[in-house]
Amino acid sequence: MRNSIKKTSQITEQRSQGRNLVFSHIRNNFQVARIDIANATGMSPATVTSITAELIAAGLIEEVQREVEPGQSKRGRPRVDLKLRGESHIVAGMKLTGRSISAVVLDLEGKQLGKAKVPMPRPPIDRTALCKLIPQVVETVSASAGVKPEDLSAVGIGLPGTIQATEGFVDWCPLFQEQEFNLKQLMEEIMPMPVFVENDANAVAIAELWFGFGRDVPDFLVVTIEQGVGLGIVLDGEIFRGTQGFGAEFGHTKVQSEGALCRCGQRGCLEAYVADYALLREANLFKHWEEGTSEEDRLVQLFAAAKEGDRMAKSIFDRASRMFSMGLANLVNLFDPAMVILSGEQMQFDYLYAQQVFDMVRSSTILKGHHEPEIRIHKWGDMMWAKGAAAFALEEVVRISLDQLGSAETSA
Amino acid sequence: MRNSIKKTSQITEQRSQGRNLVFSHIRNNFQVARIDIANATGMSPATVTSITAELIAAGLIEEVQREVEPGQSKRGRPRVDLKLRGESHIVAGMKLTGRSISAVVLDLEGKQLGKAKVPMPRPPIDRTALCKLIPQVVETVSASAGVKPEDLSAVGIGLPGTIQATEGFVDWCPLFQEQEFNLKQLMEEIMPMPVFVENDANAVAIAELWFGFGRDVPDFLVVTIEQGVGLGIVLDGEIFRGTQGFGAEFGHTKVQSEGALCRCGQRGCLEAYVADYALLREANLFKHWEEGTSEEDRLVQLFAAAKEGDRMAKSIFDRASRMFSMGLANLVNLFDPAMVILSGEQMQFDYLYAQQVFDMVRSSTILKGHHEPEIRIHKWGDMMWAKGAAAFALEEVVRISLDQLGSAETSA
DNA sequence: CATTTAAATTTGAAGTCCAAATTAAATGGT
DNA sequence: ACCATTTAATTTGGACTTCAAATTTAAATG
Repeated sequence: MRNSIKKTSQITEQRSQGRNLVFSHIRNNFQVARIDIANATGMSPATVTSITAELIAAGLIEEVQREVEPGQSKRGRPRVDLKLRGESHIVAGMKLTGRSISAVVLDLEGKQLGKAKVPMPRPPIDRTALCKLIPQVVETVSASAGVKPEDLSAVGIGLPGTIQATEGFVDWCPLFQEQEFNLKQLMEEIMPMPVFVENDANAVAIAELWFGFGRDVPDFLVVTIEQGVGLGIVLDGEIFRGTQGFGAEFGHTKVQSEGALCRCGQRGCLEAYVADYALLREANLFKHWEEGTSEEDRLVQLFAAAKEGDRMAKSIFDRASRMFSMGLANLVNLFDPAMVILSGEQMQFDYLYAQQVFDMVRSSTILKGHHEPEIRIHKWGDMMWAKGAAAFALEEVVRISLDQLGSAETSA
Repeated sequence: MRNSIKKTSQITEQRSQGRNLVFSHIRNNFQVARIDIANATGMSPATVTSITAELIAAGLIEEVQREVEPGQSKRGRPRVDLKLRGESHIVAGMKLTGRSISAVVLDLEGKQLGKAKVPMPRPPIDRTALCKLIPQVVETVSASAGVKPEDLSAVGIGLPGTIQATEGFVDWCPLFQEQEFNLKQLMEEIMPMPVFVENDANAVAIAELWFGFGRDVPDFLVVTIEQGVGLGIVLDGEIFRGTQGFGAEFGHTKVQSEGALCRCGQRGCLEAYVADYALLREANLFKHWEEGTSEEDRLVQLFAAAKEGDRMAKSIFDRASRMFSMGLANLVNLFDPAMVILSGEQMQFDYLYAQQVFDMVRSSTILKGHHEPEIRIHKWGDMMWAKGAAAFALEEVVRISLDQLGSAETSA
């Protein structure tokens, strides 16, 4: 009945690519029959049968009966759809910011099984604190999902800063006291499951690829704006991290020679014009805040003022959106992406997601055979960042699963 | 004695990759023994034997006796080196500018067999003129190399502008009257050999990869400065043209919001600060040229003035180099390249290749795990651009040869 | 209920890679 | 001179893969 799985040990690169291709095709299409996979990927039906049998045996995918509207059914053997098997892996993902840690539990299909948000101690925090805090968050969010931490296939952590994701190494993170240490290793010593660490914007890009607008498109850019400016570059279905692993520093591309001072110490960085601190820095020149107003509230007030026509406030946002357009146009000129996704949780400050910005980008990019990039806005809701981290964890878990597939086979 | 070549017809992707890997390893190392190829690529010696036998049978490579200094010789069967077989393909490459067409004939090993330089009619020129001009240049340069045009395996053409290299389609080129036409097709109708068309900066990047500083490095950026600013991005040994084929528009990345007017119609483009026309545009404000002074001579005078301390002239170059640094820093921040090559023919105006520029780039890039990009200057001499076009032609010819390898076999 | 249609699987052939065995071609020691 | 030793290259044989073609499976149709 089923293709007998051989106890192989020697997997070829070719087979590995095939598995990845089939898996991601199923993921991107929710449900799809083997014959469609064959047609879409160019593989022969025989090969698709063989690979899907492996994936089913590994528990990563499962067959589902296709829904057929009455009267729509055709002759011939009916197609049997395949879909990801959600239960096969559940992971937690969390995002660290200076204010809080948000976390979710997702299954392989992207279903959110639980979430949590806990306050973050004021940065910079040290390793000891991290070692208490992160396991605690894992506990909490697992509980909210009704699972035990041991049931998690992995934990993903999203961070601002420069991260070597393959190593789990933190080169620099604004939240931490110490720098240059292996966070993955540290966490795996005190927790039972694999831990994966990634830059927060890259993690969101992976979430777009797995569960967002990137499902249909293999190449796109994801830009995130929050306290800083983040960029994730997806080329051919994979995160591009620069040729040495430290690229995509969009927030620190220069938009002004000898420009505004950035917290990185350089001048003229995009971040120094559009990040929260950059806006407030200028607002402080003319705005008087009530004692104890939070940064977030100040921003809200500033934005409200601009909307009401306050010229000083408006000028701040105008400049920010001009600079943002410029940075975005440079990305478009260099990467010629088919799609740019502006991803955010709430995007309450919509000056950066306005028609005006898109128009500026369009007028600042070279005509490209008449195809302009599609700029899409993706409002994820409050758990975007945590979902990104979880998506990264899923990707790593699946990557490892697929690679190990033939080496030690469980009976079906 | 020799591995018998099967008359196959069904070549796998895997084999094709293997061939490419072996071929480029031989090319990058001039001469190398099979065992070294196996060690360097991770392939088994058996596979290397098999692939190199194919390449030898196809005439692309050949065995050479290794030079052994007396006394240096070791025990064991001596290694037999392999190298590219120059005679197997000779190609012509030409570069079109508004002033002239320069052309070379190269063999597969990169040896220059001939060269020519002919005047270009004043742009814009039309298709009819092209159809006369280009075959004429091919004739001339072939003659200079002592070969007939029919002996050329291909002709490569390098152009400024936006080109779809895979199609040979010119989307936009400042030299031509008509736009959006298939130059490759047009030329192949009137000439007997395959024609390949590529953006000039990309072509130079391929020349760096095949015969220049890129031999040892699979990922690097090539920046060219001439009348405009060009960029070639090499990722993993291949030109990155953007996800839709129109990326790498470095000259039109923005370095100033609402900045100087560029000939592309936009404002603030890098080109509008560093290209020849941009420098002269400002110089015209205070410099009085003799009647009939050529653009090139004006530039020489301007540069001399700056060197002598003329404040106005100096200010022009200062700004240009500041803007150039900024653009370069943005590339470094986005791509994190291990190497940036500044390629030029003469580089007489060395303000853009100065320590000052490198320092600015360094201070405008995010710390990257302590590894900064190596910035190298490559002074090619007068045929750089034409060699680039020829290198592109070689790459295409070899790509096609390797792909077709098993499908129709000639007897050894 | 036989026929038709279409999906999925099985079969068999051809291609590929690699470990291991074999062959080739030198040096070194006696 | 001759044989052991060393190293490179090739050949052999086994394990995998992919795919075309044949076969099986599972429906709709008349």
